[in-house]
Order: sequence, then structure tokens, then C-alpha cells
Amino acid sequence: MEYVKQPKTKRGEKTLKKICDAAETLFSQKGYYATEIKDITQLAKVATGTLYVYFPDKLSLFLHLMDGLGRKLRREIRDAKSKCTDTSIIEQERISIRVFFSFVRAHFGLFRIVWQAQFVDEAAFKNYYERFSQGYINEISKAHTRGETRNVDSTVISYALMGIYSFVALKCFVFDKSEPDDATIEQLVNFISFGISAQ
Amino acid sequence: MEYVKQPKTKRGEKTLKKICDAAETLFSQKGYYATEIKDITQLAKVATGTLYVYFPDKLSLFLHLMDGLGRKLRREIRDAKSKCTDTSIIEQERISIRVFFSFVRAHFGLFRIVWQAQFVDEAAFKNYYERFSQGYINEISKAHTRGETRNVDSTVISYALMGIYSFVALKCFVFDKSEPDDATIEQLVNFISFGISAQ
DNA sequence: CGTAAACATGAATAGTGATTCATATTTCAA
DNA sequence: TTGAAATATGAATCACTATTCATGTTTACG
Repeated sequence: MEYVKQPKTKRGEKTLKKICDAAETLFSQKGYYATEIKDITQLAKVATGTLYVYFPDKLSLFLHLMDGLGRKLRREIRDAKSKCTDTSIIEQERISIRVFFSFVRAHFGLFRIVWQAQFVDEAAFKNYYERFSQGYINEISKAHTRGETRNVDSTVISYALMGIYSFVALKCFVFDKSEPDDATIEQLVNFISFGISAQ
Repeated sequence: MEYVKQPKTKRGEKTLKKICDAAETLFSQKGYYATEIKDITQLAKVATGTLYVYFPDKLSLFLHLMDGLGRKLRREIRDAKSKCTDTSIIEQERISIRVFFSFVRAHFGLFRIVWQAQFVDEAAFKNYYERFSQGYINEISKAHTRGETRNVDSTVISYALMGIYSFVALKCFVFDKSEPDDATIEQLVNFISFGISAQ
């Protein structure tokens, strides 16, 4: 199970942050297994042993990052959605997409870290997606009671949506080293909108 | 670059196949990094050194599997599609989905092997998806000239489709340890159909 | 201040696991 | 049948890397 020692001084906080930032960068660039402890401590400019002041092992650090990034992303999406007065599922989804892509840009790490988590800690991996899925399921059923969608299977659609976002992000950020433009986002919104809307 | 020594005797052929089968199983269960050479040779019931008769190293074996599985999947999809008289993009896509899921069931390995290839060999990983994407792009543009689709961005949609299939397979095969039923497949066909069809 | 707790250090350890290689066995074409 | 090529063996090697720990430094609070 994930464990972080909470620092008790300002210095400790700074050090922990340096380690996490370095780890996020490296895990996302090279992956979990190819990233060495020495790489992380060197980039963070601390001694090897310092990492073990905060984390009992490499896996705990990985899980800590994954957990933190997942929480952050969910919070950002939730906040952005609640600020929008148009509560139709399509408008809300347009916001989701924008926040997701902008989050991937800012934390390119999350994306790649989660991608490989399947082989690092399967339970954490499953948990990550099931949480997002649950959010979608709730929204889709609410939208359906409002008559906004056809009678779709919300579980299937939730994974379809996550797949779309993940792969389009993969294409843009990883393969093309660019990022989705407005036209791309509109393509996705339209595709999804026609895909789930009531006829 | 990937390299396999082609066996020159019956015995050699059998041995190579045993090694590949064992490796597919193990890579897909535990991932590339967690799979040890000893695991593979033990499951294949050959000595450690035998693996190195056919592959110069672990990575070559991985790339060989990935390449072979990708080719096989593309061929199966192509064959199944060509056997279908209804050439509308939706019908053709329904076939794609079915073949894909049945392929994942038979070669659960492919799916997980490719998933993690991003951190093993990025070029091979990109190449794998770009090839499938190219196929979709061709079909979507042909379908558009026949008036079957809206004026969609075929590149974006190609990655959206691959994302949908990959994530729904993830949900069913990996998380639920079951497989997509007909209702699920119809959900996907409808979603995609409404999503791209001309209005 | 003074000092106990918190934090930082990095060389040493200890375990791992991919790869090698000298040797033995099997195949198959002539 | 025969021997040269092909294949198989697995103990030994060797490089690599996560983790430890004894020691030194810094913090913060009474």
C-alpha cells in the first residue's frame, strides 16, 4: 500500500516536492521500470538515501504520484463543470475534454504513468479507471432521465469515452508532440454528441 | 531492430514456437519487465540458453511477438471484411469490432503487450497504431465520398475508434475477466454509427 | 542558546536477472 | 552410414540497481 512520510519542516516539504516532481518527469519520460532511483535523486538534487526518508520503496512513490494526479484531475474537472451554467451532458462533456487535455499538457506525466500502471499495480490501475467510470455512469443516467440521451449502456459508454480521450491524447501529445486544437475538440464533441443523443 | 533466427529443422521450428507461445503468455500476464528469461524458458521447457539460439536478446523477442500479432490481427480483419457483401462502413465496422474482440480473447497477449510497448520501444508502439489508423483513414474517406458519413476528421476518428475498442476490451477482458456480449457490441456499433453517419 | 527531533548524505550491501559459452546432442543431406 | 551444421544445455558470469545504515547537518521550540 502506498505510504508517504509527511514532512514536519519547511525544508522537508521542499525536498519531498523536489522528489515528486523529478519522479513525475522521469516516470513519464522513461516509464516505471527504466527509471532508476539514482535518476530521480539526481534530477531532484538530493542524495540517494533521501528518497527513502519519505518513501519506503520505489513502488510507493509511484502509487503516490498516481493517486495524487488522479485526485487532482477529478477535482479540476469537477470544479470546471460546476462553474458552467449549461448543465446539458454535451456542454459538460465539452468542458471535461478541455480540462482533460489541458491537464495532460500540464502533467504529461499522469497520462503515461497511468498507462503503464497496469503492469506495476493492477489494483491501483483498475481503481483509477473505475472511479472515473463511476462519475460518467452517474451523469449519463441523470442525462437520460432528462431525456438528453438514447437508452445507452452507461458502463460501456463510460469506457468508450475514456478510450477516446486517452487515444486522442496519445496521438496528439505523444506521437505528434503537439496538442489537440479547437477543431479536434469540436470533432470529438460532435462525434460523442451524435453518438449518445436522443434522436 | 527485431531479429529472429529462422530455424532450419523441424525440431528448431517446434522449439521456436514453444518459446514464442510461452513468452506471449508471460508477457501478457506479467508484463515485459516482470517477465524473466527463466520464466519463459521454464514454461517453454527448454534450457535458458536455447532462447538465445533464436533471439539475440529479450527485446527482440518482444518486438517479434508484437509484430507478428499485429500482422495477424490486420490480416484477420481484412479477410473477414472482404467476405462481407455489405460494404457500408457501419457493417464493415461491426465486423472489425467482432474480429478484434475475438482476437483479444484468443490472443489476450497482444492487447497487453502493445499497451506497454510504449515504454519498451516507442517507435514500434507508434508504428503499430499508425498502421491501423491509416487503414481507418482510407475507409472513412471512401465512405465519405459515398455519402455515408458527415465531414469528419478521419485521423481524429481513427484514434477515437481505436481508443473505444481498446478501453472496452480493457474493461471486459482485464477488469471483469469476462468478454463483450452481443448487447455491448451493438451499443458500440450504434454509438459509432450515430457518431459518424451523415444526418 | 541548547538540544532533541527531523532531515540529509552517499558509500557499501545484497540480490537480481540477462547474457555467455564450452560442451553435448540431434538432424539430415550426401 | 557419416560428419558437418544445427540445435540444446545450464552453470557461471557480470553488470546493474534498489535499498540500507552509520554518520553528519539542520531545524525549531522551550
